[in-house]
Amino acid sequence: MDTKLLTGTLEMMMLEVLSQGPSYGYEIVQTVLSRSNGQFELKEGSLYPALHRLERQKLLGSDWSEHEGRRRKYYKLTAAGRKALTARRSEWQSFAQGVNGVLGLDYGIA
Amino acid sequence: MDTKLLTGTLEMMMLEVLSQGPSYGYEIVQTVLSRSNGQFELKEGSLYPALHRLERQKLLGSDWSEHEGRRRKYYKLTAAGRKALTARRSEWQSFAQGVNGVLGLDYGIA
DNA sequence: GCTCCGTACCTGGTTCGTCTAGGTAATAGC
DNA sequence: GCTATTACCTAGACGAACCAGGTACGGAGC
Repeated sequence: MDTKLLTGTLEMMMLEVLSQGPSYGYEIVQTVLSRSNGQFELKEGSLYPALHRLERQKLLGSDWSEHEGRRRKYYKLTAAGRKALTARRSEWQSFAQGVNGVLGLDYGIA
Repeated sequence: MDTKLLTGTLEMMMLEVLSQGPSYGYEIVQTVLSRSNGQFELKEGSLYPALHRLERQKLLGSDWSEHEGRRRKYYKLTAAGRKALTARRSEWQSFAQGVNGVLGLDYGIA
């Protein structure tokens, strides 16, 4: 698929996954992959910088933990993160509606 | 709106507009603006480079013409452009479906 | 002991699409 | 003469996603 389309939706999808409970990088990749029916395979070079970005913006908090000898960094949504997710979901929906409008695919939604 | 989301959809929308008849830069902007309900205001710095890109890829052809003292460069879809549009539309639809899947918005479509 | 795979993290540098901000030029209205 | 609108163009900045590389541990196979 054209990875350009992903621009701007990766963070939203990551926030969404984390809205359903704390998780860590490697697991977020699996979750997004399965929830998109194998379509979106987040690359580490996109994922980790994005996690750090979101943490810097205080949308995520993190804790290191240990599991069977491997360290994991668990991220969870902050209150601000939850608000941001709501905003981005509605942005996405109106964006998709706009694109569909241009494409003449106005069926439903509204 | 978050302009990041537009990445990768601008060309598709431009191809779409041109699939309904030849047009020129300035008019394409108006068309997209109105068809997206005032949501997408293509910037010249994105539009013209994209037009040139698409022409280089032979997806568009162009002709200069004169109208009330102002010159216009009319673009029209080539056969390859028409094929590309079809491909991009279906890419977009499966992309949007994937995002909605991650967001838990699977209603309909499938 | 060694290799390979899977798990789990990180990052420097590249790529490339979009935007900002600047330019040219003609018409029309004040 | 000035400004707004139409109409085109482009150099450079910006930033998200990616590639390619690194570190490290556990377990399986030989």
